[in-house]
Amino acid sequence: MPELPEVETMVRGLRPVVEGRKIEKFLRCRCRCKPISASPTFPTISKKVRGCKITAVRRIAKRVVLDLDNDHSMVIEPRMTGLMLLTDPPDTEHLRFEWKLAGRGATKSFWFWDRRGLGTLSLLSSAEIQTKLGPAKLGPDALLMTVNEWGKMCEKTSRPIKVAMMVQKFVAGIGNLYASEILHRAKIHPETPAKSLKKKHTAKLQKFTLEILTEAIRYEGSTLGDGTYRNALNEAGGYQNAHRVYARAGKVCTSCQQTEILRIVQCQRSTFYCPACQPPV
DNA sequence: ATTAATGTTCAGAA
DNA sequence: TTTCTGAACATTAA
Repeated sequence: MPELPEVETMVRGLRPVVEGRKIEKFLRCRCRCKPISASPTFPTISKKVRGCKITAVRRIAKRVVLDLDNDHSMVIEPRMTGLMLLTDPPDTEHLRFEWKLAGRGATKSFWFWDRRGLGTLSLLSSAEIQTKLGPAKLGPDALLMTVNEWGKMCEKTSRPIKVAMMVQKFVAGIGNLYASEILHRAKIHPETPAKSLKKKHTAKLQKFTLEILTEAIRYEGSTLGDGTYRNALNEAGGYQNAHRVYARAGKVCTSCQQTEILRIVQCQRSTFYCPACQPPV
């Protein structure tokens, strides 16, 4: 589920409550679902983080990173349905992990909740973060990517631009939903080979990626029809009301007010676009 | 019963 | 060798 804006919202929600406090205990919640994959194993992680202070909460691409005072970080990848919660969860049967915090008087907990259970947890040293989540594995963060970097990325692949935008090694943070939204705002057809895009196109990609993701963060992300995505206080996001194309197949385009939004499939994922506003190149 | 769902990874094909 | 596609992961809801 979560793409960059949703993960950024989780991080911003967690940060003021969690930063500077100590992990009294890190627990696996009892639920009968298959356990979340963890590396190293959960017991090892649990032992190593007990008593550590959380020095910072940050985002790397679509991951939540909890920096500890022992030169390691807990990295949570929410994938499709994972949530970081400071309050009561949508249901208790998909709670996965609980962090019990000490300090500042009362004990406080926060949780990882994941319905489908595709999320992951890992404990990485700062060196491992460099190798596993560094420039060798991830492209520039979508919010920081320059026009020049967009140009370089598009030069080196002939894949359709929508597909290329979702390759985290090219640009980190964009997923299926925001890729469609960005291309619509940039008026670029999703099947255009990245290689054939000119400077004026890559300039638009930079501009509207920044604009849309920033706006989505301001709205605290997108909560789709199934209602899964929630911020740290279990509240729905608001950006879904601003979507121009995502999940709007068959509806009239809000830009041209004439043409119906189409749905196509690229790499097993739905793409939505307006054939009038985004004509083939 | 079938299908699709905001993500990533891996095997095998091109 | 590199690049790319489809299946798999686990669960739910329409």
